[in-house]
Amino acid sequence: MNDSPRRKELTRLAAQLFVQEGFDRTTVRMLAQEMGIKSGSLFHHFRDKQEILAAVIEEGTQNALTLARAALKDSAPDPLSRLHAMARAHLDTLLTDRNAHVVALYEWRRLDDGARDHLTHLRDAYEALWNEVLDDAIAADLVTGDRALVSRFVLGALNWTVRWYDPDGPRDPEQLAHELVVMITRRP
Amino acid sequence: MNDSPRRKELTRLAAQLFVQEGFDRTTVRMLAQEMGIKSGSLFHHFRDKQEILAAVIEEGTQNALTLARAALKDSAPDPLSRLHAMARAHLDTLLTDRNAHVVALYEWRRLDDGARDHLTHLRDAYEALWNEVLDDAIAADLVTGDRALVSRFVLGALNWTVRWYDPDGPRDPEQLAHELVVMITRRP
DNA sequence: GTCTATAACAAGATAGAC
DNA sequence: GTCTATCTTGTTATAGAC
Repeated sequence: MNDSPRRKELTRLAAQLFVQEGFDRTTVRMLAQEMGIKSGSLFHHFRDKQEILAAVIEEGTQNALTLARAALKDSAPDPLSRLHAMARAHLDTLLTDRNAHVVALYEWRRLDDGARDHLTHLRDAYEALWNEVLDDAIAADLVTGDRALVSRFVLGALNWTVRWYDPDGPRDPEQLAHELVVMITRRP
Repeated sequence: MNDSPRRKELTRLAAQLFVQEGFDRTTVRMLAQEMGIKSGSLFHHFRDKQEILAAVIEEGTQNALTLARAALKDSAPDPLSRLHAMARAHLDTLLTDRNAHVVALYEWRRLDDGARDHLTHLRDAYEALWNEVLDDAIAADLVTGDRALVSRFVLGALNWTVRWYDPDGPRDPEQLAHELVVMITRRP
């Protein structure tokens, strides 16, 4: 539909509920209440519930991509620093304000075919960034294994943190990123 | 409820649907159809839909525990072999017949409080097995890092395979287990 | 143990007034 | 842009016959 600031705000609130309850269990009435409007009014901003999901996932993936690019730009150029920067950025989008990127990862398969086609290139761009960094790490003999698999294992380990991470616990995303890097890199 | 062989068979079919569609999107009518009965008849075997989920998850976790114990029993006693055996067993329960264990991992939070309390000890027993094996691997200087985190990262990497694994692809669970172990162990 | 029939309710979505 | 009111459909679960 459109791209108003109001819609942006509603998308943000939807992301929060989708993470808390899951997409399927989040009703349009719950969404409306969280937004302080009635359920009928929601459909002025979004054609249907699917479109809300697509908006959240687009936002989440775009966010992750932007943050990752920024992190690489600020990072030292050596493969270890870049690997750490990527892991840190990924965890920040997942754990810091537990929102749209989590939905992008965990509710991807709830997208209908059209939306999935439209968003796949975004996700691919994000994964391409990871592949680049991991290729360099493997070439530098910092990490061992087949890139295609290493990439999936590493992202799996990071994505799963959503399930157990406690924001009041002893470690912050930065430390988790460090620990993951320690686990998969060969000591110099 | 009871524990008839019929119920066991129905549980197996339910697991399949829960993996394919997700618990929330699987209706009792779909379950009944898959089982070749009408939806009303389902409630002769299970009190409600929740109880089906609990049965599937109990089955899946128990399976994983049994298989892991068997794998450790058959394994060579060195830490590397045991680590590989655990990873292999875990992936077998997740990828080989894509069923109850996947549901246990991915639909755990859909359990109601009572069922969760009842099943937590099973899950803890399974994780205790992992912790033992990882403690040994870390003590042998095979893997580097804090056990609590290593355990979560490794299980995350393994659990996420469900999302991308292609049974017709070039690698089987055994090879994936090998690649994961290669990635996280220090070369001798 | 399974069937038919249906109760009881919750869901997504629409229409038209304001 | 939001409201009220409502339509339509789908959902879990129950009751009683077979």
